[in-house]
Amino acid sequence: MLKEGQVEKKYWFLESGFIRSYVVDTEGNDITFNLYGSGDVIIDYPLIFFFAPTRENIQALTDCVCWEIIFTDFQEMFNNILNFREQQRGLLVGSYFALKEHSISLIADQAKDRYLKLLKDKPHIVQNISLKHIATFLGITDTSLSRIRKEISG
Amino acid sequence: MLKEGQVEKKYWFLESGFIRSYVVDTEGNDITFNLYGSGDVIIDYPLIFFFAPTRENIQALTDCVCWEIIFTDFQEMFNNILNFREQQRGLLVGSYFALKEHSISLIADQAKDRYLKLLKDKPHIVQNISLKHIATFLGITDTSLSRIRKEISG
DNA sequence: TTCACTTCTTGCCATATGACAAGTTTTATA
DNA sequence: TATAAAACTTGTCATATGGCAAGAAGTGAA
Repeated sequence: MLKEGQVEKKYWFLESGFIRSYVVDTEGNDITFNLYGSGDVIIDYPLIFFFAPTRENIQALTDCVCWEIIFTDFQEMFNNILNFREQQRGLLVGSYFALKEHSISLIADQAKDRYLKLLKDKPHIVQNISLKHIATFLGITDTSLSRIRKEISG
Repeated sequence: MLKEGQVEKKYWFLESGFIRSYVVDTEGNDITFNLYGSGDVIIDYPLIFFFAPTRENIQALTDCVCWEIIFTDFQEMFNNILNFREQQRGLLVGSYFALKEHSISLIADQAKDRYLKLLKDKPHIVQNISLKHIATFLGITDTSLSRIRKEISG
């Protein structure tokens, strides 16, 4: 069980609670890179598949219940269990596509549309994570997100 | 040798010329996803590593000289040649990081800074590809890019 | 309950960028 | 060279979003 705050290891299945990953850019801005809710898998893909750590930060936003997979166990399962390997490959591909879609959305969509998309895809996350984290994930400020929410509801 | 226009296969080493990959979003916008110059490797990574095609479009922007690797050859080399495998893994990781950095830059940086960064990292590309493709890669319009260039030069 | 603290909202104004259209320059081709 | 097509620039105005600060609402602890 994780307590809210910083955590170190990086291979979990999240049973309950909320987690985010974030990066700090050269100007010191904290930017949420991904948001996770129950049922999600949190893996540093480049590290686990290609032994190249990303220096992405992981933070538990609430108390969480999650299952940790030790790296050596992961490798053994990956090498020996076909279904596990295929599942993990699928997750990695899904993760890559999500990053790509998000990147395109940052270019082509209005912030309002990105918010609506997130609301549709991950409503439980939007309802349980503070606006400032959602805002940086969407590429806007919390002020703007607050206005977008007002516009949608009103 | 490729002629300008659409091309089909997706595993090349680009010796000379310029290539871009692009996607068309739901509203029909053509968005440049990546830009390639001589020395670059153009691979549909998810496809070649995970058998999941991306439907990313590849377009030669000039006449190109490039070396095509057939999928089965790639697999054989990947499985049997350690150095090749390590090199390809490195390229994939680099590609993932670049996508990530670009995504962060879209959130945290001004368009002008993104342009300056691209100019620094890939000057030969900026000088040889039309502004409209560079603009969509940077997440702005060609009009805005033109103004940014004027501001920098003047 | 009360107090402090964080989160969220709102107002005001500034600014980056977009939309559109008209020119200008460059490039390709006959 | 002549001509058309594409690429690039520029003007005018609109709009999305940011910056900052004040206030309101929610949350947790003594």
